Amino acid sequence: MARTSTASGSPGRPRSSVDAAVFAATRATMDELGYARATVDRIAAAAGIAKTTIYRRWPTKGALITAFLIDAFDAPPMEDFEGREALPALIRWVAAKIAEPGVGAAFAGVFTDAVNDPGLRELLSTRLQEPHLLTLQELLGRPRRRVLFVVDVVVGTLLHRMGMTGEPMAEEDVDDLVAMVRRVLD
Amino acid sequence: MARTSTASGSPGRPRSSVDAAVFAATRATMDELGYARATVDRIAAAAGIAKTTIYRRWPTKGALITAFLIDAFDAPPMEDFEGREALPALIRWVAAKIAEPGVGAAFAGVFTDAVNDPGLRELLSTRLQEPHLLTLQELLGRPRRRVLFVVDVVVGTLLHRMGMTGEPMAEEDVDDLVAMVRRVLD
DNA sequence: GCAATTTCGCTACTTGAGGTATCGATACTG
DNA sequence: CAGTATCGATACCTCAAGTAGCGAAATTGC
Repeated sequence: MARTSTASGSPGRPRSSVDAAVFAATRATMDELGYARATVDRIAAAAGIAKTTIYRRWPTKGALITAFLIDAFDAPPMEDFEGREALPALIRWVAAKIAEPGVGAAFAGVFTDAVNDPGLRELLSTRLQEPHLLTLQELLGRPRRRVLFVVDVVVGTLLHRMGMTGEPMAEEDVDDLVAMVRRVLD
Repeated sequence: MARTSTASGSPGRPRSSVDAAVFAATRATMDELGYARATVDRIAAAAGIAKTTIYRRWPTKGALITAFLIDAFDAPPMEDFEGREALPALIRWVAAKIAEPGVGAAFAGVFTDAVNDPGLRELLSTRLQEPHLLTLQELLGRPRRRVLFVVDVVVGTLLHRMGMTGEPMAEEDVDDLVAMVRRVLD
């Protein structure tokens, strides 16, 4: 098993830090099998840990995949995002992330579960979307409604292409997406 | 059971025409429980038929839901769609359809399954999207690539809003969507 | 070193849903 | 009435989400 966290004063065996291994295994299994067929058993096996260990950290499969996505979309390279070229760079970054093996499938899957699972929807909206929403709002200096709309357009378009074709959007079309959104914000 | 189809020369008990009842039951069950929890058993029960009868007509749950969607999105009122106002009217029609109870959930669900199910993706792309694609291409007089992009934007945006908020997009935002797409095609 | 404590892996289990098989009953054709 | 194809009902198989229980680690504090 991977590292084990440092002492924290409390007694008992410390939790081993398996997050990185689990996320990597999630990514690989998602890519190989997709959301529906990627079982928690297989993810656990790929990560080299027991299924029960996963359920001790994330209550449901949806929560696990959401955590994976939060991790995957964490920390966009903001240093590259200055001035007028910030938005295009950010859109291209999101497009590239969704194009990464496993990420698009995970996103689409957890997304669907969210439509009729208020708890998951809350998680997805609060933990995954909200931080980026705040960043964007500050970056663009636009009202929240406008920023929400832009996020729907960008992520929705990329995911729809992914679902319909099975492959990420071509660069050429991402260029069009950038141009379109740019005009919306003018 | 509903009507039974007219004689077709072949012997044996004719198939009863249950499609309308099944689609209505699918809509209601999707609305009530969402894609994941809407079981084929329940849909059959709601339609007043046996589960086996459903599986005699549609090979999988995904195929059933796709058929439901094809039926739901069939025959947009093209007589209303003439001249410059054709596209806005069509977008609003799609938005209203996705906003109908059960339709958005069904769409998002089958959509996710499609990401890693080539067969379902083929079905969805060929039977659901393609006809509308052809109509749009003729209506807009634009190259296929452009029309595909527009469809990704419109449907993707509407579905993303649905997934994130659990509710259909407000009319105000649909207006923005119309305006944005209009500019893309200019 | 040793007790107390907490997590680990493992195995077994429960529950539920997709999908299949079978069979008697039913509704047709000729 | 004979033949045929579908119907509903029931039972079943398989697989995956999630839970329970237990002995084996890995710690802290004495």
